Amino acid sequence: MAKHPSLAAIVQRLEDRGLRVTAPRLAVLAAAADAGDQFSAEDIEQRLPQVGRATVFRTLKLLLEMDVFCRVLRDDGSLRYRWSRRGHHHHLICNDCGAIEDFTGCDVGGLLGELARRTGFSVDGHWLEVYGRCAACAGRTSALAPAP
Amino acid sequence: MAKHPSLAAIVQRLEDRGLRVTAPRLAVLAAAADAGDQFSAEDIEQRLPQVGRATVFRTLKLLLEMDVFCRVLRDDGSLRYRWSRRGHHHHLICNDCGAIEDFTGCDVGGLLGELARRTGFSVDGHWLEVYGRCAACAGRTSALAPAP
DNA sequence: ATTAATGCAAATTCTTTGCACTAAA
DNA sequence: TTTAGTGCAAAGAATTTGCATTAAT
Repeated sequence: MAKHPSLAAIVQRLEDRGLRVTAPRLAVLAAAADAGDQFSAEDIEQRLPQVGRATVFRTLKLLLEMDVFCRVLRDDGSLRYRWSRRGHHHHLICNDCGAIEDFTGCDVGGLLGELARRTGFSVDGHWLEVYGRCAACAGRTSALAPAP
Repeated sequence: MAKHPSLAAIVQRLEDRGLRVTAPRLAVLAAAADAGDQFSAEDIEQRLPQVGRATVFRTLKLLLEMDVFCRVLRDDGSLRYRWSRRGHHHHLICNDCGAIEDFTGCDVGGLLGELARRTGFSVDGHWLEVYGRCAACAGRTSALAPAP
């Protein structure tokens, strides 16, 4: 699976919405592609001194609404941006190195049904982030840590 | 179940930590009790003009660390405070009226085990928020909405 | 040509910091 | 007393807004 969708596909979606394909928008997409796995508004801003701060924020918000990006909630409560795999998915976040793995095999359905039944809530959606340490980090730490 | 723990219990926990039981701390607790189900730092601030802004933030952070409060992530990405039922739990949030219901019967265990096996992540924790409409709001809207 | 989109700078909002002062133990 | 805790005001961050200008169609 590609790390993020083709530019052409995103351009198409902009046009479908009647939005213009402008230089700053393309620049933000390029900067995001370059910024690595996850990024903050500031990461984009710094890569694009030629683009105004307001435009960066406006564009990020737009691309978020278009589900080109999604948001990741980190353990410390801060939110970052990330290319979205689109549709319902969740993140498995390494608290050590920051690596993120997506997953879709989200088996919360049963739980949600049960909840709905018990509480009378009509459940629309949910947000699930999972934290831990990726294989590499888990291995590294346990190898180095002296016995207590 | 009480909506929030007794003041005495919280005072005890402050003392156990070697922290002082000060007037502003008691005031923040009282304001939080008064503020309704969930609240922002600003809600507390406004109720306590006599208490400095910095103290409000410092106290909220302290009570968060003590697990007297927890944080709720709303659908729009904003975070609010709430009395914590302590220990592992999740929130079922009404996007209409803002009502929140706690739940603990968190059946994500199986999913997490499966994830760990598949990805090699060592899973430490997770954050799950569920969004929807509470019984009252769901009923109200469907009754009022005209057929499309 | 039209008007959506931009850049800038100022304004907001939210939170933290430095430091002299206050009050809890 | 002692020093943790406070209030204030100022500093910082992160984001938004108003508006004249620019550029995509």
